[in-house]
Amino acid sequence: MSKSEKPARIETPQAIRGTQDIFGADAEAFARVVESFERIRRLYRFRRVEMPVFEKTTVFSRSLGETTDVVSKEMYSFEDRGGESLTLRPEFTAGLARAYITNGWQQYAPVKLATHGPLFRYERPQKGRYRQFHQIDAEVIGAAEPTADVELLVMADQLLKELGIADGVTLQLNTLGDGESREAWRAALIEYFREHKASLSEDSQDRLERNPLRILDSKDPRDKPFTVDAPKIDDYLSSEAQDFFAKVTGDLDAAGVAWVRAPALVRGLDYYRHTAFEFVTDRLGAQGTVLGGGRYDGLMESLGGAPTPAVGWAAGIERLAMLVADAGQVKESRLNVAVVSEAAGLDQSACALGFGLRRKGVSVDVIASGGVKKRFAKAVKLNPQLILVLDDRGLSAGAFANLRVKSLTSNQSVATDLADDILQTLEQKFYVDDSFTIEHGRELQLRIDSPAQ
RNA sequence: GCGAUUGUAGCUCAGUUGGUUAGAGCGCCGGUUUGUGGUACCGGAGGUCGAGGGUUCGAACCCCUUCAAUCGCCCCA
Repeated sequence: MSKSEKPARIETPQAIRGTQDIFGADAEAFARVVESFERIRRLYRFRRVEMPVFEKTTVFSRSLGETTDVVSKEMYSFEDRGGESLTLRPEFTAGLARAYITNGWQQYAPVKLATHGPLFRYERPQKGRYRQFHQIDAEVIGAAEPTADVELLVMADQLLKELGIADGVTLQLNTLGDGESREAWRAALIEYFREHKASLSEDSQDRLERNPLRILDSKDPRDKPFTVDAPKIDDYLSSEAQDFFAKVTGDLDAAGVAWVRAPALVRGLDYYRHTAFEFVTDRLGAQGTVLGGGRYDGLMESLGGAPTPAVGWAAGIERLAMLVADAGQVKESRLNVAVVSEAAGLDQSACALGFGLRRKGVSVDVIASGGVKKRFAKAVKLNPQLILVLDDRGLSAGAFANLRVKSLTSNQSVATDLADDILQTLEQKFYVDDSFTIEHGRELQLRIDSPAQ
């Protein structure tokens, strides 16, 4: 190739907008959220479900409502090679409901289900809002009693507390009433807002036809004066719906879960009834909802199933992980041992020592490449509890290597626990004459006579 | 889908009014020093200034388009 001819430039494909590559401490925070959820859902005896990432488009369009933003403009839908319209799941609940019907899970009812994984919505990305995002999800299907709502809420409360992020997060609670209450309230809201339509914001004028409940939580100052005097759900609740909500709030109080009534709290999706709730923080800007859900007694019928009461919630793992990271709750775990080879001929032995220690459950990084004199400094930067240095300086005849041990931890018991593992491993790998101990603040030298076979 | 801000080395950022071969710190690689070691010093690699087009004798800088991130709206977990 001549100098004037440049090789064709190979362009690196960009990551898809709204997707993330999560690494290091952020990935640890993410894993921490999932691990805590997995632990707690077992305590509450929720059964693990693995779900397909895509479904027939009708699973979502029928259950969420054709007019919702999620269905009308945010779904990743495509035709497969057979001409079927499929959609990457934008939420868990609809797919779980479909699975409940098609797999005959009625036989387990009431069944408590938990899952987590990626979801997809074509939205404008922002902090805490991605096109591929991840949720943990818990549902109780086939339980009509308010105790199911309460169990889910107490479980969510426990999760947030165990993640160490409950401070500054409040549980906002509302009821949408049963189907009849909800419809009556909705009709009253439309009638009320229609009288003031000209004074409402453009967004709310649009919402009036599509989703009038949403006007209630509008942030536009032009809407505020009217939302204050808008019809209240409490005036439209049937006595059954009132009793239901009273039982939920009473049981929450008994369980010691703090909540506030949020009469303007509504759900975006059509299938919700009765209890609606959000755990909200002011620490994530516009994406303040950290966990949300409610009761969806109408959903199963929209998918052709028998009427089936159900409640559930979902929480954004990224949002929880951000709060966990901000609270300084998660660090990558500290390295136990760094093994440093300070002679090229000992690199293999250093690796062998490392492998042996790892088989004993000790975390190890081996440094056996690069400039010999800079390896110790590299080891220090890894911040291990112990550094093991192998070198061959000043060896007497027949000797194989020197081993030096330096403790970087102030916790002596950690070091001595590790010493047992190290000694055992050394005895497997090398002939060692004297037993040794590791003492804090002191380095020990050990002569190794020859490698074991 | 709408509005605003930002985009320069692996990372964090300088870069004057448009003017030589685009810089620093950290990180990375190598060397010297130190020698029970984490220091200091020296050197090196690494950039089509997000991308494409335009204006100009000359563009990281001005204009247009586009991509992306961030903040808000919308929506939602």
